[in-house]
Amino acid sequence: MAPSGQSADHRPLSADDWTTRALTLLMDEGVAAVKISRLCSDFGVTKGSFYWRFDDLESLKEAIAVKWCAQSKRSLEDMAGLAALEPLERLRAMTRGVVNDRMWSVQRALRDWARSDEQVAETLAQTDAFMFGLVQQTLEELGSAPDRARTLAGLLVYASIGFAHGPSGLPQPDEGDIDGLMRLLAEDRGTRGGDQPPAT
Amino acid sequence: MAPSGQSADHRPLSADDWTTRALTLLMDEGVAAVKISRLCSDFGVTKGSFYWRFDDLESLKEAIAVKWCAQSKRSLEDMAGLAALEPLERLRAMTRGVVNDRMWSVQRALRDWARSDEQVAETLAQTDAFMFGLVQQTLEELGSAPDRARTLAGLLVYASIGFAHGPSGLPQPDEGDIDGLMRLLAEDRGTRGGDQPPAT
DNA sequence: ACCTGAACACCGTTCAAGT
DNA sequence: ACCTGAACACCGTTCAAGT
Repeated sequence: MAPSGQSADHRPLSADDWTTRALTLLMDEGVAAVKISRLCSDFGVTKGSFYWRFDDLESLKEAIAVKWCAQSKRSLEDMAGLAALEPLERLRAMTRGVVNDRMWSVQRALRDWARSDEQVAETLAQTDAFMFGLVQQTLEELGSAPDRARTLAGLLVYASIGFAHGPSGLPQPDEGDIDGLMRLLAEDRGTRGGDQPPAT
Repeated sequence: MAPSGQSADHRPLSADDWTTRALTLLMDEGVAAVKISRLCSDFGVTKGSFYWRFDDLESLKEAIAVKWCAQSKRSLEDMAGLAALEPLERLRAMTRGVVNDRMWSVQRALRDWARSDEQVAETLAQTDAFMFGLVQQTLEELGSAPDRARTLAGLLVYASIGFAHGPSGLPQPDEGDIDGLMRLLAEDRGTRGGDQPPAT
């Protein structure tokens, strides 16, 4: 039988090998699949092999968090980098990205782990703060006064987190809802400083 | 030594005894404390005793969900029952309730369980829908057009869920932020039907 | 009807021993 | 340096047997 690809030969497994495989499992099969025993059987090694690279499961989770947050930040930067688009379109792109992203399971797992792991918590916190900054800034470009931009951005970011956590009976927003949201944000335009709000 | 209260004598444990104790544990010590072995040692019985009342852990979780959602719905009704207050004050009360409630750990656990348990999911969904309805209705009383009320209510409810899931680097809203939010909602007044929006 | 006791499966963790 | 193998602790689940 031909070698099945993976580690049919026995070159050593790096820490990144473990982390990459774990993240893949997390995305494909959910948090329940992220188990040391599962990883070992995937790689065809025994558990001692895992413990050579990591202190325990927690360390692996921290590594997963770092890897995923880096990826996530990069894709957010890409969206924001579309500075060519006018602010409202950028917001719409981000919203759509949040709504139909299938990365939720990862985000949920990370927030869960963050509650018992300071490292994971901090990694996630940075990503959250980054996103908050992007949204706030975009809203200000849109014409919202700084105060309102801050409140609205908080609302939007928290909503996106909540959205990742509840298929629970709430209406799943469709394109129309996104339009409604954008209209709502757009109307905020002109609330800044001394400008006159257009009366329609 | 005097009998320590609990089940020093051996009257049978009802299903509700198990559920009540489990919910208490969930609130006091978090989801990690909700274990069959822990409950048994608390009650001073063996595991077989648990399996006489429940099929498995899942069944217990479903029972916990039902119990907690009923409680939660009741306290929401109390808030909404303050119809004496004007709508904005009702919203403020709900917001404050959501923000400093220490029932988050319960809510998080339930949403987690809901992902692998249809029963829990449905129980939670009803509670969510109930809350959504309350907020939407209150916003309409406040003067928002139905469309906007729907979008805004969705945003608010999702934000409250997200809020329960992320101490993560986002600014924790203080009284000032709540004021800002209320001002934002209040300005929505008069957007209804053919009315003229007041130009300040 | 309600519970004990002993067994089992599964998973994380440790560690001496191998190459 | 990198991994095996066997052991252990912990937890959920089952089931025959007790009262």
